[in-house]
Amino acid sequence: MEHDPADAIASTLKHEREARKWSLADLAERSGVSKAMISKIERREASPTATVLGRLSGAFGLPLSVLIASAEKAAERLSLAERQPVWTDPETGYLRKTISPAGAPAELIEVSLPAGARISYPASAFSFQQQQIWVLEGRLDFSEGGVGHVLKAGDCLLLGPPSDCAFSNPGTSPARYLVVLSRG
Amino acid sequence: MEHDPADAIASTLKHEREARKWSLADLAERSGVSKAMISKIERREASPTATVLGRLSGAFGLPLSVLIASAEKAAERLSLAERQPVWTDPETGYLRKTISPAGAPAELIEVSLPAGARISYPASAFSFQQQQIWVLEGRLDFSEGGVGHVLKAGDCLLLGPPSDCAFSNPGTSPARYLVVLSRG
DNA sequence: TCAAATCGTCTCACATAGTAGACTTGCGAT
DNA sequence: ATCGCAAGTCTACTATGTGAGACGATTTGA
Repeated sequence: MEHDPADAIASTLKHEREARKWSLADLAERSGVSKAMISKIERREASPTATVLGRLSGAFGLPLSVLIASAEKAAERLSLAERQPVWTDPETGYLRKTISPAGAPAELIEVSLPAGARISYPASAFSFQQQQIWVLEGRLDFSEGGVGHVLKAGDCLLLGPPSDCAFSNPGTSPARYLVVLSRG
Repeated sequence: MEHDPADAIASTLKHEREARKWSLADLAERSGVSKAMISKIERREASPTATVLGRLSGAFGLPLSVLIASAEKAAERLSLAERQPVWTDPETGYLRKTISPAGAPAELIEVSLPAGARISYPASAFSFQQQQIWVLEGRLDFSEGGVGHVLKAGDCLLLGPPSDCAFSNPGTSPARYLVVLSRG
């Protein structure tokens, strides 16, 4: 159901270490993390804390975000439908499924919004990203910084510059739509 | 001396949560992480594991790498000389200082290579990055996939496509040079 | 062939990450 | 007031991440 980053980090860590031809002891000395711990992380027997991840990425000369990003890219490129992580908002019944494998440059997200439900996002949630909404089924009211749009199945909307916005489903059956997220 | 990512994560976590107007209990329910723990992380009293970071970023609908990257961007934009993290290779005496604040689009790194020292990198360490070397002091022999270059103070070299490469200092005094890293 | 070094894993002691639930504070509402 | 509720912190406990060093396996080297 959900994706533990410790798995992807394990293989990336091992890969980066071996690419440099460093032994566990080498990396331990360079990073200040014990070799026992590094061994456990590589074998997925422990989930490292942010602090040790910081030390490890420092030894590689990589910002932590880059290490994590390459871990996400190194993960499977095929995302099987039945394994795509689904997330539910316990209050509204909003349902979100992550279609794309982790690390994709454009991220596909399938959303199902129950009849009558409404969900809103602050502008800050969209910083540095561009998104399009393509309605698959049902109807969707979308408001963006006060301006409203009414979308039906097949319609596709490109979101403008970041502003507070909200989705709501005015119909009597769930609305399904695809969100395409590009970051940059 | 060194930068614990837990600090930057703390403020970013709080920022993302409050931007969505979620209480600790809200985020706890959505992420499956206890509110006590979220509180500790936000107050820098704990360094979260990769596993809980994965759950938290999932609740925000963000890939973990994006969450970490925004944490790095949210950190100080001024990097004081005396606080720049220095890293030493215990074997060769190689010295690396991270000049740029974390999250900069181009990263400045000052390196000091002791007389006679040699350091090499596999091609894989350079994937998805472009780099330039500018010699500040001393002399530097650089070999890139078999091709050699001899650099003196003031010279600047743009590295080509990823290939195994090595730095060595043929002189009798340390070589100092600046590495400019751009990722994309 | 045997010693010495190296590598990854394992053991154990300890610190700390993580949880459930009680507690404190602050804010309306009537 | 004072009740009720919600938000964040604290307490007590458990699970697990982390480090120092031992161990067996493999390699190196004379």
